[in-house]
Amino acid sequence: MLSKRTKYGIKALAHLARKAEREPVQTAEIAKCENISHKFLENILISLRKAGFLGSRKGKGGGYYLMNPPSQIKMTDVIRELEGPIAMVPCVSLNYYERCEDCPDEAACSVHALMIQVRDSTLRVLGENTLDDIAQDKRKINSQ
Amino acid sequence: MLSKRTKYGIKALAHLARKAEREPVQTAEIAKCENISHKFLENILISLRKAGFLGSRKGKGGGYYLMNPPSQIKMTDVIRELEGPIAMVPCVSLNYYERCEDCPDEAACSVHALMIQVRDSTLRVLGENTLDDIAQDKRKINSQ
DNA sequence: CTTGAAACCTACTTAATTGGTAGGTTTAAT
DNA sequence: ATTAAACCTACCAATTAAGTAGGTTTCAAG
Repeated sequence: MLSKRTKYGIKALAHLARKAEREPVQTAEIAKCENISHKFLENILISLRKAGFLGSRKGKGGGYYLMNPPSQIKMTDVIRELEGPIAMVPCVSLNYYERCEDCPDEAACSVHALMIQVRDSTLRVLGENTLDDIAQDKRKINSQ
Repeated sequence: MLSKRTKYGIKALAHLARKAEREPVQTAEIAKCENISHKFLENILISLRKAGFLGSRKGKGGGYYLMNPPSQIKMTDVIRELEGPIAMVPCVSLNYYERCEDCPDEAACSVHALMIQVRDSTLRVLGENTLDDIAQDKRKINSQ
């Protein structure tokens, strides 16, 4: 399960991606539009800034802005930063690998092989999608 | 992340699948071979019995056995029973759907569309794999 | 018909994580 | 100087995960 933290973080990034101008956007605006607790969102955006996804400006008229074009931001990177490992089991994680104490032989583990397949298929989806892809509202709002 | 409960449950099922004979196997044996806490495993196997995956015999010589051939047990079913939803977000779950309170319009949600793709690719992998597939040790142990 | 081995059941515990909130400080534009 | 914003530290309540404890019931074998 995705944490709310991750979900909110993605929504906030998508919100910023939808703004053509690279003017800073206030957390208050994002929080209101996306129905996120203001304080909780602040905390998330600070992480995203520290991770290099966002820049910020303090003081009046300040806010957050994307450091890179949305088409260059892969969802794998975003999710790894916000949520941690993408793999469902640490012993198949590429970026957060950890051995299972209960497992004497990974190569012989029934769970291991299955979870590698799951990981790879998930990585493919998340690697193919950029922030630009998901920020677009695919529905034709004005034509319905 | 898969819970240990789910991981242990799968390992136990795989252990049973590897036994050609349909004789009951004791939790003590499974716990020892798979390095799982005996009491914790008992609790997991009771769930799997109640869910219809396992049968049991009480008393001396008792134990657990598979109710169906391993090739007919899909990993989607096993994981849904042990772990719950496969989707990363309740609003894209087929079997455990729940609306997000923060989201006024699912169809317009940036997270929603992405998570449908992830769900579908995961379902494909888990639906293609049966207990029989994962129970096999693919490595050629005797030939190395 | 007693003994032992097994499943089965109920309740508890301990630690970590999640999803926040509270209350401030610092920075910068006007 | 005022005000609006980011930023920081600390706390908190509820939930979940991963067990443990201590039994009861059932069944086979001697």
